[in-house]
Amino acid sequence: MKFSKVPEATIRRLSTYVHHLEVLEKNGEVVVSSANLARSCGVNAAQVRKDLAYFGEFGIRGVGYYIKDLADNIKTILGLNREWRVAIIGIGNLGASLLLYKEFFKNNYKIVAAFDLNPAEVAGRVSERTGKPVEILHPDRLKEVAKDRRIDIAMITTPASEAQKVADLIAQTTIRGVLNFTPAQIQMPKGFEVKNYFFTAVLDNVAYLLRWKRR
Amino acid sequence: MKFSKVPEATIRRLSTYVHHLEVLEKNGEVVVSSANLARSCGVNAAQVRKDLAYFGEFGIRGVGYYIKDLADNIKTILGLNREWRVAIIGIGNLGASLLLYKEFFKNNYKIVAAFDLNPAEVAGRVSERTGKPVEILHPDRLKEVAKDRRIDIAMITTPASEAQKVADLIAQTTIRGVLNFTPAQIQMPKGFEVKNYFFTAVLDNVAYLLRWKRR
DNA sequence: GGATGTGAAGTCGTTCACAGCT
DNA sequence: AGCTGTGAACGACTTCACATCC
Repeated sequence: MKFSKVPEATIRRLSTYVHHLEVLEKNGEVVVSSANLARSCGVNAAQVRKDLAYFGEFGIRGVGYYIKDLADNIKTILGLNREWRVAIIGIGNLGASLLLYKEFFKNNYKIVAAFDLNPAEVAGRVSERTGKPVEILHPDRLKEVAKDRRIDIAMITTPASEAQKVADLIAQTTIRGVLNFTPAQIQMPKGFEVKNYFFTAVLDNVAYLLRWKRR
Repeated sequence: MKFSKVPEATIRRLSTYVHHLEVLEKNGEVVVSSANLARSCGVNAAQVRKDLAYFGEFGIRGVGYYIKDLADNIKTILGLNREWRVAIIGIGNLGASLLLYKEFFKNNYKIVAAFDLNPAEVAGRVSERTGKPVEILHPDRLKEVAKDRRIDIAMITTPASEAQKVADLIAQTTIRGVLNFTPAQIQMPKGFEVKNYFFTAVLDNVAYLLRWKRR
């Protein structure tokens, strides 16, 4: 298979399709039409069909889509049928939250390492919250640990001012995916997949919309 | 002023321009060209100029943009020059993290209330972490408190299965902006500004890109 | 000279509308 | 009859290229 040019927006929507298909499945539904799935995901029905069409034909004309079947197919497309090994770098408030927030992760993501400049202090603080000992490593060990533990994706949750230093460290490892939670724009060599996820930008967007509401 | 049709992507970028302008200002820079700002934000220079052109003329030909001036202008456009009063609904791991993560908020966002179905238990758990007493309210009181404390924006950090119930409660209040951190698609009446911000969708996107990397 | 502001061109994504299956 | 799959129309956003102004 070779999916030449799939819009990024399509990929984002596929994630939400999976979530809603799982809800439908849990409710005992068996088939769903593009129109229904579209409604619950807040998109256009043609959009659903187009998104799926990038990857094959999963429906039955006159009927719809078998829910379990479609969910499995999308998971395979997205790579959610395999385990992804994740590291968290920077265990402040956000990093610690991600570290503890097991529910946040579907079972295909697994946190296999956590790094911070003050391993001992941070480990103490976190394990106080959990009651269990927690392993926090110094970023010096990133390269070695990334290899040993086969880390696929790093999540950067340091202060913005440290983000580029972390990115430089990551560039020297076998890690190839990065999710950057800081507002800093990080530079990485070709071949790395980097996504930014800075939540106040979205908050600013809400503020803007409220700001210019007529009334 | 009336900004008929500004792309949402433009608004998102304006947030990042502000961040980078503030970094430049802190470094003692005075003027910046669209080309330089664009580079540090990872976008095209024409894009920067187009984005700004939606709102006016802020630059000087042959020179560039005065950094402080431009930052102030963008903040005014986005509504970041006024205080926005925020509530967090659902104080689990993520909600608690947002509640405590003061640095996450620029000074124009202020958390003025936190809600959870188990106020007493949750308040105990959170204040254990901070050492200070923390007020957690039952969602029953949302309408009353929203009015008294003039809440502008609600952040939903409950489990996905509760999100619609929360949305229904919000619909009855004076709150008009919502940031939904759950994967559920919430339905709200006209006149509400809702943005979804579900982080595993972005993680899935990274996984997808890694999945289909040739090699 | 040099960088902005902007029409025009280009690219990308969404929606329509209907042919084609079941 | 109903719903998918898809070419074609449409619309939106981005990039180019250059006239304009400091």
